Amino acid sequence: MGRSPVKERGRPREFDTDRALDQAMLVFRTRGYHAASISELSTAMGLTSGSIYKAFRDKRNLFIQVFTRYLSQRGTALRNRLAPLTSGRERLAEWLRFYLESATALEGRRGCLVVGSTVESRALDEELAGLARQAVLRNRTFIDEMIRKGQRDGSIDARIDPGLTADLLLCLTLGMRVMGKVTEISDADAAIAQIMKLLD
Amino acid sequence: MGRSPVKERGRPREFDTDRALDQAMLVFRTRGYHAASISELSTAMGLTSGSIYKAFRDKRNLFIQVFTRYLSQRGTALRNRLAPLTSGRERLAEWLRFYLESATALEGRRGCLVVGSTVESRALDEELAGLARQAVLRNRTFIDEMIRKGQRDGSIDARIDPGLTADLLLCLTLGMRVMGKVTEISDADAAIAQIMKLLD
DNA sequence: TCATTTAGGAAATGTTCATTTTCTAAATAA
DNA sequence: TTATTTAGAAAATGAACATTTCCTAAATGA
Repeated sequence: MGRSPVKERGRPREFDTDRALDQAMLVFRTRGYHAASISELSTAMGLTSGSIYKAFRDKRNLFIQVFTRYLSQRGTALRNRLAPLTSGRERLAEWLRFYLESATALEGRRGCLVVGSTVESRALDEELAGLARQAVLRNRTFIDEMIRKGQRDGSIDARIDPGLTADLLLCLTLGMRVMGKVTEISDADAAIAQIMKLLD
Repeated sequence: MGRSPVKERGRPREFDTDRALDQAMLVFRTRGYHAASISELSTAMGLTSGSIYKAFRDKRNLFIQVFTRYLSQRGTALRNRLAPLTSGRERLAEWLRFYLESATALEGRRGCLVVGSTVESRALDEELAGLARQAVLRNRTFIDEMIRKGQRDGSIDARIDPGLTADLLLCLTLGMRVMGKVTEISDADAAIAQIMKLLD
């Protein structure tokens, strides 16, 4: 933990790597991997293309770092939201709210890096496509576990199929991120209430 | 209706335009607009790039024709599936089956042109982005009308909100097409039965 | 027959892209 | 001070891309 205070050799970075990655993230999220050009990334990151290559090796590696950071940021934000909640049902409802909010307004139009990469995965190499695929499958497992937890604590009907229900909820949230690209989703509270019917 | 039997001037086409569009459709569906290169389209369509430009003006125009044809083909297939069914509830269930099947196996991995174009819409010009957006919004209206029909014929609970429910079902199917890019969705019959709980 | 029209395609063109090279700047280590 | 290391960026490079040009082929109309 904590930044290393050890002086590093050579000329020090003039820019903040994490800030640069955050700016690149916006470009990759709104435009996708292929349509995000180095010159576009260069403008957004406030670095010349030469500096990008010196710091991040190439576009592909920059994307991997951005993608990893995206998963990390989203994971942290989600964990913070779910932390105070105890029952499986409450956690599932809050998880839905998290996705509904992400699919709304400016954030919705920016889009999801996982959804974007999954949709264009056939235009990416095996490794990049694998990152997207695994992120989707990890989400499925995460939902499945929330449902099972709810069934154990009695907040979710024991008769529903966790795997199938996880698939449906996963589709729902993936679809929210698609829809958020072009339009708003109606009232979040009402939406959550109705989606929770899937658990009855 | 019917092909015009009038002889056209000049050398006749050696290829079938619709067949060529179908081949181009596969490329645009699997790779997306930006990643689909002319040389890739050229190979798939069995035409040199020069011939593509002579017949379809440019990549953008080819895409518009492919997109229009995609909507037309999907619309026809869906109408045929729904035609024999009378109640709103039955039609909605069959509509879900249609999307579940489209999101499965090879067809699922090929992906949906509407979902793909919507996700990369910020990398397209206004007009192309508008095509994707309107296709999504038309789907929402279509679902909304099926729900209202079901409420009128008594097959769907009159108390549910058609607009909200349409949004949720739309997200579900958009998400299916994303998920279909990387994995299979469990048992269709069980999935439909559970999704229909949203209408209770 | 021959002028006209359109198709097909090889090769050329110009642009945009990702990437590298080259040089200068700014730090540390000795 | 000086050698070494790394950063930053302008300019050069080469590849891939969309698009056009140019020539030949194959049809119709007069």
